[in-house]
Amino acid sequence: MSKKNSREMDFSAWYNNIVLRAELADYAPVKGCMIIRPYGYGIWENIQSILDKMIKSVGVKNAYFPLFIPESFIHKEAEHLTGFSPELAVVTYGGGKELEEKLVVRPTSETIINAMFSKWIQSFRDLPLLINQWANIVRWEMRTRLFLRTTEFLWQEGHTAHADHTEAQEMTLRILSIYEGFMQSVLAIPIIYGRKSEAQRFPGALETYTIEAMMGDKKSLQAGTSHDLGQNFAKPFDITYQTKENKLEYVWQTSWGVSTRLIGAIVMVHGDDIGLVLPPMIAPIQVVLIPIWKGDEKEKVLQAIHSLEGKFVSNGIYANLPIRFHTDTREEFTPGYKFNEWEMKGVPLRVEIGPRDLKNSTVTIARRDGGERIIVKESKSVEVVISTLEAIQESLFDKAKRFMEDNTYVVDDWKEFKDKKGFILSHWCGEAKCEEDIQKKTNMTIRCIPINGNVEKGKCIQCGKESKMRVVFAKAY
RNA sequence: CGGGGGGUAGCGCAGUAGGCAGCGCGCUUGGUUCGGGACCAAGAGGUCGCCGGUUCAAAUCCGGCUCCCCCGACCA
Repeated sequence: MSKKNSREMDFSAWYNNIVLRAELADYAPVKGCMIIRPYGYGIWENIQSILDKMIKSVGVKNAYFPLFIPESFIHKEAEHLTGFSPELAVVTYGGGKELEEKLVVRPTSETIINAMFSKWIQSFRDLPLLINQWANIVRWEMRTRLFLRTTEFLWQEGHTAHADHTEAQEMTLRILSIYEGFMQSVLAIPIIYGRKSEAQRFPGALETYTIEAMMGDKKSLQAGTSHDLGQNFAKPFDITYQTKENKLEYVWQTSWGVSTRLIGAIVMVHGDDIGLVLPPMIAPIQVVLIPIWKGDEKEKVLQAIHSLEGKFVSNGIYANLPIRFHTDTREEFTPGYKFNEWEMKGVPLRVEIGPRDLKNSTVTIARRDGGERIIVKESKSVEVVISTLEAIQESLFDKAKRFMEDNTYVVDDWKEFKDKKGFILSHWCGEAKCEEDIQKKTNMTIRCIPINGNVEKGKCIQCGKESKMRVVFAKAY
């Protein structure tokens, strides 16, 4: 990778370069849109399969709702309408005729799902109703970036309805903690979580909770949100149920989601100047096998490779799944070329087998993170591969966590506040005006307000008025 | 929408006193190589973003348009 595109020199160019070169994605012919290529989509499929199980584990079921939403649905909730209006794509023609009612391409599905909830929910016995869908959505953004913000993107959106507010609030937080667990144990990305300020709240929500992760350039990325919708949608969509006591009540709702943006986060948190670094749990290829031979050694080497493949198939279980390995038998490239290519693509482990290994009954194992290379007995190879994958997963998280902690500061002085990069813990009086002024002056926003924030008296970093707790400020994507 | 950069072979780029469209990588064929991005030989590949103007002659000069990328505001 050329120097001008190094992580240090130009983070943004570095990021784009990796996404394109590792073949995660490509620019689409349509402005602001992207093609997710097989390698990038493979990461998404792994995210989906793991997160989907986690979501289902709390009783949520998958369903699918239409891409098109009648325009009138969007108009039913006032804040939702004003929040999303500027970024809607609207279909006005269909089948060659102007439509009687315009159709909005979903920017999120609260409205159309709630229209159905209203029909499906009659009794307290129908509650809670817990639905998730994996879908694509469209938001007409001014400025786009591969994976981080595109006109169309993929996500999961959960929508639930409950009999009372407490239960809905619990659901909101339960999902938040699922997201936290997923980020940390699967993507190896440490996060902080908390409430959003009113200004950053989801349009139509009572409360928005967020998980925020620190990227390699110390900016924050909102990695997922979970909303307590209260009865804000239940009322306009008339979602009522009969209680045991035969009274009619509105339901209490939540919605929550994470998107393909997470792939961008993986790149920006773990990647380096060599290229992508993938946490083993979501890597489409966890181990790449590279045969090395000269002249007539080919056959013997391939034999050894096949025998190793057999061992992976029969004994190679990592994270409760068969190890995903790939053997690179291309003859048109030298081993050195292959080493570089697979490192750029972020494959966690490389196993080399060459004449030297054959002679000693060994294999050579190289780690993508840190580049350490060890020689192990062939008989131990599968078990070492498994334990090394585990070690890499853990080490990536530790490294990212250290980075986040090293760039988190408690700040009470304006000059320091203005100059520091990272997560800044400072006092805020709670006024939207101060939040706005701070953003104008420093480009930083309130990323989150700690949920059980330690009550600590202090003075607002902007206006100096009394403050009850510190909040997290940062520049954000 | 404001500011900056760009559109020439698949990719990355060079190419102004206007005068036959180039380089590196990649690609095809054959051969030799193969433990950190191999080498030799022979090939294929371009309406120079679009429209118009100036000129004997335009990638190059002039006018207009368009698309893309980056930085900001909006936002996941």
